[in-house]
Amino acid sequence: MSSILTPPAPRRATVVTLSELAGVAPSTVTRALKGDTRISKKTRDLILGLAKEHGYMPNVLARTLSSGKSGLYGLVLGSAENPFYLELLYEATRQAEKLGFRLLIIHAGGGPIEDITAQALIQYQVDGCIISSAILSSRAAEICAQNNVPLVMVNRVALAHGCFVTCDNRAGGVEIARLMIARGRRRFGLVYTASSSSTSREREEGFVSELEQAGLKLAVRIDGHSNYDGGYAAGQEIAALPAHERPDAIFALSDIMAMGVLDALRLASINVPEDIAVAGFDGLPSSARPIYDLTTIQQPLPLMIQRAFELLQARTLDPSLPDELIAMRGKLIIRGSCG
Amino acid sequence: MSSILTPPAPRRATVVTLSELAGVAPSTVTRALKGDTRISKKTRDLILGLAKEHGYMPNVLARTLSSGKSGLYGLVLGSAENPFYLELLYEATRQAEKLGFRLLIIHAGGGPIEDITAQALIQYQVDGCIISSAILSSRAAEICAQNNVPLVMVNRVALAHGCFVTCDNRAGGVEIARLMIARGRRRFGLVYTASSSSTSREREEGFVSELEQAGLKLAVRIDGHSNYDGGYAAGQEIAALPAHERPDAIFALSDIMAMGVLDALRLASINVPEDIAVAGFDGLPSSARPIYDLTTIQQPLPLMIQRAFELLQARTLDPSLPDELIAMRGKLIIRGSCG
DNA sequence: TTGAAAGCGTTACCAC
DNA sequence: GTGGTAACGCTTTCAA
Repeated sequence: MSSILTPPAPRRATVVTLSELAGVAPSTVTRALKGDTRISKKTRDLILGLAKEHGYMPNVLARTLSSGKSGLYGLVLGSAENPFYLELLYEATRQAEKLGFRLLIIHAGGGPIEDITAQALIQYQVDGCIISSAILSSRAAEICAQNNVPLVMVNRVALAHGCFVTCDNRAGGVEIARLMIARGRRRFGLVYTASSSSTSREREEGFVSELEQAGLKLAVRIDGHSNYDGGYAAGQEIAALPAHERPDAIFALSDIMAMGVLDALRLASINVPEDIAVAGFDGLPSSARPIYDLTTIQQPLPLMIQRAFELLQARTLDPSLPDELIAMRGKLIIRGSCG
Repeated sequence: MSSILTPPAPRRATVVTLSELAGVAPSTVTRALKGDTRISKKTRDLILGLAKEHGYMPNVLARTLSSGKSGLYGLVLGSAENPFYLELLYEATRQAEKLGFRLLIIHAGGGPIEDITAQALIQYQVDGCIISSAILSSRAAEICAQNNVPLVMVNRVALAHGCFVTCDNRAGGVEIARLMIARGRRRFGLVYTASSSSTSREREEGFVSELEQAGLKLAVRIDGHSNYDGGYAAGQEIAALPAHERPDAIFALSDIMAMGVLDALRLASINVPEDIAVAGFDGLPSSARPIYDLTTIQQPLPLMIQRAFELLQARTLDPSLPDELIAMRGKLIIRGSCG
């Protein structure tokens, strides 16, 4: 029996414990701990000393119960197949750490956000939630709205309820088209995503409309399923085309698909960029690898996350704030894959 | 003023609310909700009905306060540069979802776990924590021990305090060596990690000891920094070697480094596996890409996570349980990169 | 089968 | 400056 061998785990220090030790009221302890100026330096030092001595750590959950704010933000991540979400996770974690709050993983994966997921948001009293992908059912959105849980979609456009911050996807598509046209490309292939997210639709629109401006149009359009394998298959399909039907430029709507395309072309001994130029979208770190050297539009992820948190925090303080829709221009990164 | 335009947000249903509605005591509601058999079917149905009608959702935090169990597990992730942690995150999320608890991101990235991080574990009353990387300072470990927060390292060996579950790294190293020797390779290169994690040290030991058994030894040993770029640089270095000094087999201690090696070799027009065989370790999904077709040892990640949760849960119930150290055999996956 | 009441650790509000 | 006390929402005895 551990109760015999080890002394009964010394009860954790609490506000009450400390107040007794210091001979003051619990409320005084609270105030001293949070640096309330109205407390005399003497008592404050006393309390701070005791707190340190006894290794006091506030119980955030209890605080939440009485104050309403949990310091917890929910995070919904898209499919593991796209490294973009990895970047997002790490960036969000980094920023949350700095801002002093925590991230609760609500869902990760391709599937839709089910009611049960939305419920977790409520049950854990999160102060807000960043949704980077997945479809929020309108019922789930409703639940959040009803419970005043502010939502912000990153890299997605909003439903009925919620803010969003995205890259200016349309403008990105336009830039890629312009670049390719300027480099003398004339036959265009697009590797898109059928499970149409707003994001990829906008990228395509920008691209295609710019082509049309120049009196050009798509020669090929293949579903790349938003992952490497899909991109790879698309690349194979393109490589298998008779040379005169083959595009001389391919725009893959996300970097991960572009990498698949590049690898498929390489294995088919098609030269990039000589035979075919390739561009992606997202600006994944891996797109910079020499083997890919991929031209792409880099999303300003750090800033996007920062805005997301700002939106969330503001709405935590004042729930009546209207939804805000922020789009920021991505940065065209020209690398070897476009010649 | 939203207070004029919109009706004051209808207060969330709570146990008390429901009890008043049903004309019973709060405790009865609690019991009915959790399916206590001693409650009459009639009252239970009544309460369940009301709960549904009013969209009742328990406040998990309040529950934690009174019951002690939060249903929250902390997660510490290693560097974003190794996709292995991505896999781990998604697998852990999937399983947590099934088991009905939530993951709190405690830290993500290469750095050490600072005290403040350990504090978060305590403050949020997590029921336990999965640490997949990073160094836990002994002070941090102490904090956890003192507060009865069970710890389990996945893919790391434990410090003073905590369980661990890993792949049998040593055995994996042995298997790779055996395979390469059997395939007639005689000059061996190793791409290791200097910031020596126990994990990679064991893999190396297994590999080297098996070589020695066969009277062979390492010809080259290069630090690959546990990431793609490091592996790539190592590959370049190897490619730059005069042909007679070049190894004919390379074991990279992790898949991500192996991919870097492969790309560097390919860009240097060195043929794999004809000129050089390459093997990795981890079994990342991307190692299966045709362009890599990498021979590797696949870690049984799902099972590892499952055990991790089991260890954690058991220790939540009975903190006096001794630390357990679990190692499981990885699976050799032979692909084209080894001939 | 149900009720009453005492916590859980913190904060907030109102006194003094 | 500080104290007292009532919440916060839920669970858990102990009674009935």
